[in-house]
Amino acid sequence: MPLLPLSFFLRNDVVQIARELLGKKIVTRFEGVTTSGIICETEAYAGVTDRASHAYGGRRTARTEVMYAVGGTAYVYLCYGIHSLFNIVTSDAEIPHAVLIRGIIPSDGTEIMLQRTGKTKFTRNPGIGPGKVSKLLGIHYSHSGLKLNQTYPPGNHAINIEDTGTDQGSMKACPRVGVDYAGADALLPYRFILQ
DNA sequence: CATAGGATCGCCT
DNA sequence: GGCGATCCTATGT
Repeated sequence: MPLLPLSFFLRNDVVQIARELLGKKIVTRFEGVTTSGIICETEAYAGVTDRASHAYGGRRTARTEVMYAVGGTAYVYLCYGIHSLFNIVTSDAEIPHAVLIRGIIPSDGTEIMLQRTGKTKFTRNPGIGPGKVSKLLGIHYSHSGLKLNQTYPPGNHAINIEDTGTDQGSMKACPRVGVDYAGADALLPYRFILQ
Protein backbone atom coordinates (compact mmCIF):
# COMPACT_ATOMS: atom_id res chain seq x y z
CA MET A 1 0.00 0.00 0.00
CA PRO A 2 1.18 3.54 -0.74
CA LEU A 3 2.99 5.50 1.95
CA LEU A 4 1.25 8.69 2.97
CA PRO A 5 3.13 11.61 1.41
CA LEU A 6 5.10 13.74 3.84
CA SER A 7 2.84 16.65 2.86
CA PHE A 8 0.11 14.89 4.85
CA PHE A 9 2.05 15.56 8.05
CA LEU A 10 3.23 19.06 7.12
CA ARG A 11 -0.20 20.65 7.31
CA ASN A 12 -0.97 22.96 10.21
CA ASP A 13 -4.31 21.60 11.36
CA VAL A 14 -3.22 18.90 13.80
CA VAL A 15 -6.83 18.16 14.79
CA GLN A 16 -7.74 17.45 11.18
CA ILE A 17 -4.67 15.25 10.79
CA ALA A 18 -5.62 13.28 13.93
CA ARG A 19 -9.05 12.70 12.42
CA GLU A 20 -7.66 11.65 9.06
CA LEU A 21 -5.19 9.20 10.58
CA LEU A 22 -8.09 6.97 11.56
CA GLY A 23 -8.19 4.01 9.19
CA LYS A 24 -4.56 4.47 8.10
CA LYS A 25 -2.06 1.67 8.62
CA ILE A 26 1.06 1.83 10.80
CA VAL A 27 3.80 -0.51 9.65
CA THR A 28 6.92 -1.02 11.74
CA ARG A 29 10.09 -2.89 10.87
CA PHE A 30 12.56 -3.55 13.66
CA GLU A 31 15.35 -6.10 13.43
CA GLY A 32 13.87 -7.19 10.11
CA VAL A 33 10.55 -8.03 11.74
CA THR A 34 7.45 -6.37 10.29
CA THR A 35 4.19 -5.78 12.14
CA SER A 36 1.28 -3.51 11.33
CA GLY A 37 -2.11 -2.31 12.50
CA ILE A 38 -4.96 -0.06 11.45
CA ILE A 39 -5.23 3.15 13.49
CA CYS A 40 -8.56 3.28 15.29
CA GLU A 41 -7.99 5.90 17.98
CA THR A 42 -5.97 9.15 18.07
CA GLU A 43 -5.57 12.34 20.08
CA ALA A 44 -4.41 15.73 18.84
CA TYR A 45 -2.03 17.85 20.92
CA ALA A 46 -2.01 21.40 19.65
CA GLY A 47 1.47 22.66 20.42
CA VAL A 48 2.26 25.74 22.48
CA THR A 49 -1.34 26.85 23.05
CA ASP A 50 -2.59 23.52 24.40
CA ARG A 51 -2.25 23.06 28.17
CA ALA A 52 -2.35 19.29 27.72
CA SER A 53 0.66 19.36 25.39
CA HIS A 54 4.20 18.70 26.55
CA ALA A 55 5.13 21.75 24.49
CA TYR A 56 2.64 24.08 26.16
CA GLY A 57 3.95 27.62 26.42
CA GLY A 58 6.90 26.77 24.20
CA ARG A 59 8.54 24.43 26.70
CA ARG A 60 11.64 22.77 25.33
CA THR A 61 13.49 20.02 27.14
CA ALA A 62 15.70 17.17 26.01
CA ARG A 63 12.62 14.95 25.86
CA THR A 64 10.27 17.35 24.06
CA GLU A 65 12.83 18.75 21.63
CA VAL A 66 11.67 16.19 19.06
CA MET A 67 8.24 17.83 19.05
CA TYR A 68 9.84 20.85 17.39
CA ALA A 69 11.11 18.71 14.51
CA VAL A 70 9.47 18.78 11.09
CA GLY A 71 6.19 16.93 10.54
CA GLY A 72 6.56 13.21 9.96
CA THR A 73 8.91 12.62 12.90
CA ALA A 74 8.20 10.07 15.66
CA TYR A 75 7.93 11.45 19.20
CA VAL A 76 8.03 8.56 21.65
CA TYR A 77 8.29 9.02 25.41
CA LEU A 78 8.03 6.91 28.50
CA CYS A 79 4.91 7.16 30.63
CA TYR A 80 4.50 5.85 34.19
CA GLY A 81 7.95 4.34 33.91
CA ILE A 82 6.59 1.48 31.87
CA HIS A 83 4.87 2.49 28.68
CA SER A 84 6.32 3.96 25.49
CA LEU A 85 3.73 6.29 23.95
CA PHE A 86 3.96 6.87 20.22
CA ASN A 87 3.17 10.25 18.69
CA ILE A 88 3.52 11.63 15.19
CA VAL A 89 4.88 15.18 15.00
CA THR A 90 3.03 17.35 12.49
CA SER A 91 3.34 20.77 10.83
CA ASP A 92 6.54 22.64 10.00
CA ALA A 93 9.70 22.57 12.09
CA GLU A 94 9.45 24.69 15.27
CA ILE A 95 5.69 24.11 15.47
CA PRO A 96 5.34 21.36 18.12
CA HIS A 97 2.05 19.80 17.14
CA ALA A 98 1.65 16.05 17.62
CA VAL A 99 -0.87 13.24 17.31
CA LEU A 100 -0.87 10.47 19.93
CA ILE A 101 -1.79 7.08 18.51
CA ARG A 102 -4.07 5.53 21.13
CA GLY A 103 -5.34 2.41 19.43
CA ILE A 104 -4.76 -0.01 16.56
CA ILE A 105 -6.41 -3.09 15.19
CA PRO A 106 -3.63 -5.64 14.65
CA SER A 107 -3.08 -6.42 10.98
CA ASP A 108 0.16 -8.13 9.93
CA GLY A 109 2.50 -10.09 12.19
CA THR A 110 -0.02 -11.01 14.85
CA GLU A 111 2.13 -13.94 15.96
CA ILE A 112 4.98 -11.54 16.66
CA MET A 113 2.62 -9.28 18.56
CA LEU A 114 1.49 -12.13 20.78
CA GLN A 115 5.14 -12.94 21.40
CA ARG A 116 5.83 -9.31 22.33
CA THR A 117 2.97 -9.27 24.82
CA GLY A 118 3.74 -12.72 26.18
CA LYS A 119 0.32 -14.08 25.33
CA THR A 120 -0.88 -17.12 23.41
CA LYS A 121 -4.05 -15.52 22.09
CA PHE A 122 -5.45 -12.02 21.78
CA THR A 123 -7.85 -10.59 24.33
CA ARG A 124 -10.93 -8.55 23.34
CA ASN A 125 -9.26 -5.28 22.27
CA PRO A 126 -5.57 -6.13 22.16
CA GLY A 127 -4.48 -2.86 20.55
CA ILE A 128 -6.63 -0.32 22.40
CA GLY A 129 -4.54 1.89 24.67
CA PRO A 130 -1.45 3.91 23.74
CA GLY A 131 0.89 1.69 25.72
CA LYS A 132 -0.41 -1.38 23.95
CA VAL A 133 0.05 0.22 20.53
CA SER A 134 3.78 0.50 21.13
CA LYS A 135 3.99 -2.90 22.78
CA LEU A 136 2.37 -4.64 19.81
CA LEU A 137 4.31 -2.73 17.18
CA GLY A 138 7.66 -2.98 19.00
CA ILE A 139 8.03 0.78 19.36
CA HIS A 140 10.37 1.91 22.15
CA TYR A 141 11.12 5.38 23.44
CA SER A 142 14.61 5.03 22.03
CA HIS A 143 12.95 5.31 18.61
CA SER A 144 11.98 8.91 19.33
CA GLY A 145 13.20 11.19 16.54
CA LEU A 146 12.94 8.52 13.82
CA LYS A 147 11.67 9.94 10.53
CA LEU A 148 8.53 8.26 9.28
CA ASN A 149 7.91 7.16 5.70
CA GLN A 150 11.56 7.25 4.66
CA THR A 151 12.98 4.69 2.30
CA TYR A 152 15.47 3.18 4.71
CA PRO A 153 17.51 0.22 3.46
CA PRO A 154 16.16 -3.17 4.54
CA GLY A 155 17.56 -3.99 7.95
CA ASN A 156 17.14 -0.47 9.25
CA HIS A 157 14.48 0.47 11.74
CA ALA A 158 11.42 1.93 10.05
CA ILE A 159 8.00 3.24 10.99
CA ASN A 160 5.68 3.96 8.09
CA ILE A 161 2.10 5.17 7.72
CA GLU A 162 0.26 3.76 4.72
CA ASP A 163 -2.90 4.86 3.02
CA THR A 164 -5.31 1.95 3.03
CA GLY A 165 -7.53 3.61 0.46
CA THR A 166 -10.61 2.45 2.32
CA ASP A 167 -13.22 4.73 3.78
CA GLN A 168 -12.56 5.36 7.47
CA GLY A 169 -16.26 4.91 8.20
CA SER A 170 -17.97 6.56 11.12
CA MET A 171 -15.96 8.11 13.91
CA LYS A 172 -16.68 10.04 17.03
CA ALA A 173 -14.89 12.88 18.79
CA CYS A 174 -14.66 13.27 22.57
CA PRO A 175 -12.39 14.76 25.25
CA ARG A 176 -8.89 13.41 25.72
CA VAL A 177 -7.91 10.91 28.37
CA GLY A 178 -5.87 11.67 31.47
CA VAL A 179 -5.41 15.38 30.94
CA ASP A 180 -7.47 16.78 33.82
CA TYR A 181 -4.58 19.06 34.70
CA ALA A 182 -5.14 20.95 31.43
CA GLY A 183 -8.06 23.03 32.71
CA ALA A 184 -10.46 24.13 29.99
CA ASP A 185 -8.31 22.45 27.34
CA ALA A 186 -9.15 19.08 28.91
CA LEU A 187 -12.65 19.50 27.49
CA LEU A 188 -11.61 19.99 23.87
CA PRO A 189 -12.93 17.19 21.59
CA TYR A 190 -9.47 16.24 20.38
CA ARG A 191 -9.84 12.48 20.78
CA PHE A 192 -11.04 10.54 17.76
CA ILE A 193 -12.33 6.99 17.78
CA LEU A 194 -13.26 4.77 14.86
CA GLN A 195 -16.62 3.21 15.51
C1' DC B 1 21.73 15.65 44.20
C1' DA B 2 16.80 14.48 45.63
C1' DT B 3 12.23 13.93 44.83
C1' DA B 4 7.49 13.93 42.98
C1' DG B 5 4.70 12.59 39.49
C1' DG B 6 3.18 11.05 34.85
C1' DA B 7 -1.02 11.66 27.57
C1' DT B 8 -1.03 3.66 31.53
C1' DC B 9 -1.87 -1.28 32.07
C1' DG B 10 -3.16 -5.53 34.03
C1' DC B 11 -4.21 -8.07 37.80
C1' DC B 12 -6.77 -8.38 41.84
C1' DT B 13 -11.08 -8.27 44.45
C1' DG C 1 -13.32 -0.40 40.14
C1' DG C 2 -9.10 -0.15 42.91
C1' DC C 3 -4.25 -0.36 43.24
C1' DG C 4 0.64 -1.48 42.47
C1' DA C 5 4.27 -1.66 39.05
C1' DT C 6 8.34 0.89 37.56
C1' DC C 7 11.64 4.50 35.94
C1' DC C 8 12.42 8.47 33.23
C1' DT C 9 11.81 13.44 33.32
C1' DA C 10 11.43 17.80 35.17
C1' DT C 11 12.11 20.77 38.68
C1' DG C 12 13.95 22.54 42.82
C1' DT C 13 17.74 23.03 46.35
